[in-house]
Amino acid sequence: MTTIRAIRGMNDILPDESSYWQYLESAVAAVLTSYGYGEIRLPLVEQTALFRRSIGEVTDIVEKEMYSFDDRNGESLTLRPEGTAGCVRAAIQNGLLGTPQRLWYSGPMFRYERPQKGRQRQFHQVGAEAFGIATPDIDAELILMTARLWRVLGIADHVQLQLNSIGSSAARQAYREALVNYLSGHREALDEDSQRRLQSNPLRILDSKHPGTRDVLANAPVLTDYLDAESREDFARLCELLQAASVSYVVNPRLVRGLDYYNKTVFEWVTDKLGAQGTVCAGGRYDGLVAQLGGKPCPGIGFALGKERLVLMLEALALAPPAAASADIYVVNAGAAAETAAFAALETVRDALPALRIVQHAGGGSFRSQLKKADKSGARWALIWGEDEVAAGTVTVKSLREQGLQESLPVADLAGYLAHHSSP
RNA sequence: GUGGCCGUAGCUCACGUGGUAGAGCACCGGAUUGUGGCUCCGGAGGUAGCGGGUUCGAGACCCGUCGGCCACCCCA
Repeated sequence: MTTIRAIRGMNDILPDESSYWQYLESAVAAVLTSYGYGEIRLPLVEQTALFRRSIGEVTDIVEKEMYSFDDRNGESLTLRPEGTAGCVRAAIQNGLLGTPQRLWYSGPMFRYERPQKGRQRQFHQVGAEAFGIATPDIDAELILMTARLWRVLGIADHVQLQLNSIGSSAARQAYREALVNYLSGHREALDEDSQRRLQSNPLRILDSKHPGTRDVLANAPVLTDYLDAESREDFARLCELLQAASVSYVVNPRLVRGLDYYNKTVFEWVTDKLGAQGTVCAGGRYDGLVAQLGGKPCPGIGFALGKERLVLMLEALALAPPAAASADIYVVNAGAAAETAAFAALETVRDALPALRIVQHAGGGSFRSQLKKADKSGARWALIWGEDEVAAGTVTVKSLREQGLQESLPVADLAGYLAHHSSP
């Protein structure tokens, strides 16, 4: 019989690792909440058309990476490959866009990709989106939030902010023509992938890794020179605001986005700690997306951060809190009568001290073997019930962290004793 | 979708050019008939990913397949 395995690229997160995730998630929630962002919980499954219309028909995500399937009624559905589209859909559908909105969400996304370091088929993002504000102050706010998060997590020294403006769609169109024009003249010097992208997605050639292609790009026209006046001004203002808040950044004129809906501000936080998948957080403005999805025109901007990648960084830098012991108290009980007495007494203790983590030994075994497990659990105290205790109506409390500390007391006094001794 | 490297005990890995499996850690028991950590003794656990081939003989060599990692692509 063949054993069933998890789907490739869809990983289990085991208890040892989940402490990092909880640490990350609580930090993220605290920072976003402190800026007034409200959590929105979205479905994992949406109509396929939502992603086709937002992400762009010719991106790899839509062309070959979506988990799409027909529902029982024949409608084509897709496991969400990213969060913005669903968030925009929900904001429109629920009438949230009459006033500015600050929203965030967290959860799994799905793309059929070849797994590698920092890239899974089921991966997890936190996203934040701000709607209804066209001015660059909100751009700055979002970036400040992420910068604060890195400080809270302790990774600020290991990430770098890259910034660019990709302008209005008209400006981008003009630039695109100029770029294609220039690159076509050096076609033979480009790598195979970039030659193909000359047709499909010329702007993506800008972040090609091929040395030959990068040489050609050195003299290519620069997007900045094609920007419309408003994009130029907004970008300058954003830079001012970031400087005022002491957030350092690097303007990268070749920074572009993979998804079609972006315009004006785009940004990316990158690290050299993760190998090839060095982008830890990325986002930008998408002023046309709401209208594109059928809502009344409404500007928007947002970012997404990759939780796996941040967890990898926390692990690499040993930054998460030390793994906590799994128990405060481990209960040793030998024999049926002792087991009965322990069950009865412990429920009373749990009522009185709900925060106490009490692990009751299960499965039998000698006192010796049970004490071994008590020690391994990391608990500070062992409670011991055996024939002697049952006969006397007592329980033995033994310190596992201090030499020779052990005493017996009436079961009725147990909760009070623990309340007194187990507080930190 | 493409490429490189790799699949031996629960984990990390040994097993010079083929002679039919081993260590450390973890686990279980004992030394201590009701007391953990240290130490010592013992034990259990593997159809060497799977299938085929070469060979007297394959964990080792060859082919296929599945899986993993990393990179390309793409992207958070």
